[in-house]
Amino acid sequence: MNLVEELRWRGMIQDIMPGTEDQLNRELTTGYIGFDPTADSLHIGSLVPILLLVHLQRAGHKPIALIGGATGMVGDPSGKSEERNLLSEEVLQANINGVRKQLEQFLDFSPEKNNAAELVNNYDWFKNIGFIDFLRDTGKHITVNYMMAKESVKKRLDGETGISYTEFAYQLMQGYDFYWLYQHKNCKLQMGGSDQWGNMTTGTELIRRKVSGQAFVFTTPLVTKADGGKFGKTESGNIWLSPEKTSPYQFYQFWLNAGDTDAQKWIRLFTFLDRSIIESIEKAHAENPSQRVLQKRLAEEITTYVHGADALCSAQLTTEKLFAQQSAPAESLSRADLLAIEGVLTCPISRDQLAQGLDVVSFLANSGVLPSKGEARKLVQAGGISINRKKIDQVDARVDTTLLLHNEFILVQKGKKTYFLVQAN
RNA sequence: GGGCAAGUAGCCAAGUGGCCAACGGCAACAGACUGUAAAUCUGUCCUCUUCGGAGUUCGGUGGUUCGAAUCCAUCCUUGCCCA
Repeated sequence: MNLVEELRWRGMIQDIMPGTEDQLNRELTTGYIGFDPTADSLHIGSLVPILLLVHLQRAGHKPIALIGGATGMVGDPSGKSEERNLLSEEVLQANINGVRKQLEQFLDFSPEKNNAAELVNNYDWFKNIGFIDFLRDTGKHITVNYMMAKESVKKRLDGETGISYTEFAYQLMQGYDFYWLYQHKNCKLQMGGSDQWGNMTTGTELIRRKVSGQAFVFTTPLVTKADGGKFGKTESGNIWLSPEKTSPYQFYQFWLNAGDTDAQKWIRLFTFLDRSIIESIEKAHAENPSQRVLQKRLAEEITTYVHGADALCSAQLTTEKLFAQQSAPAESLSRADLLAIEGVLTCPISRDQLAQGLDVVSFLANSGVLPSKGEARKLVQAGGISINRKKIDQVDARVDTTLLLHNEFILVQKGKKTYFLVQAN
């Protein structure tokens, strides 16, 4: 199976320019993907493009990860219904550093390889280009008519927010990136999300018009959830790749909680398992869905890939403690068990308060498990709070030191899936 | 610079003097059912609350009125048309 066939069955190809497959089969091809430094960490939405680069490298081609230090200063209109806020230079710099560190984790940069990955920042070539030069050397080759026909631009033109000249020019910058890489790195391929198609083809067009070169692009479908919700978002926000922002336990839980149809799609998209293995997992899952083999394997693979085997191990251990023996009384958890619970939010409460005893509502608010008493009361009334695995049904239930497990912890559950460990100190 | 239209909670979107903390939909959270799934049903969904209420909202500011998201003035932002 060649690379394109492989990516196709994984569901990673949405649109592909004719000839791309031949190009990839013909020679070692350099391909790139751009990453926006909009935050100091990438989130799981960026995982697909990252994996695309990894697949490219595994197939023997050369991947380039481009960080949009320059384009990030301008803002891409694609997929946005409104004008973007510009980031300050400091924030941008911090973000670039964060993103760079993460990309380095996934790609192989060993210089001895002939297809070693490379990391570039488009600021490096844009910083020396003057406005007039850009207009004369680049702007001249692309008509406004062509630019306006792009979906991302058209949407804004037809919409009621308009588009600034700045964002309108974005596609030219991205196009220029491709041209620059084509000229300096012999890069003939650009990949990206389906919303980038327009920007990407501006690049091939520029290459064709300026130097009569031929370059290729293909896009991946946007990752969605079967129920139409946004992928990669939970109550507490995005699922990040950085363990400081999303603990490996939370990361593992995110994948474990995937619905069946999503899990089926995602296991192809996010793991490197071969077709036959995936199909056998699916078969096992269909035979006995309650085992959740599909979700478990998915979560296992990705957590290991992103956070490593040790992190997976402790995430699984924590999961085991919290979920597998759900019917066991909380008292059966040993002190070591509780200490080993990692990645679950720990909230402090003063021992004095507990010694005096207080009502659940105050307890939840004071320890910081919930932001306010009102919210705590509502959740308790709705039956959404359990303490030490026992559901609290009375708003005025007392909490005191007798509930402490091993004289130190109280295990609080919000709903079925969200745990907090309250520690007396 | 002139004319017209619009700006409502995380998003979409009603409301056009009191019954408005503001219909409805989406998203989100919790409950029941389950498999830590989906679908479905139920509750919550501006903030705080001693659950009786209290406080702050409808682009900004000032005004009219007993009373304004709703009327007036002015400013800001955006779109469309004209110059």
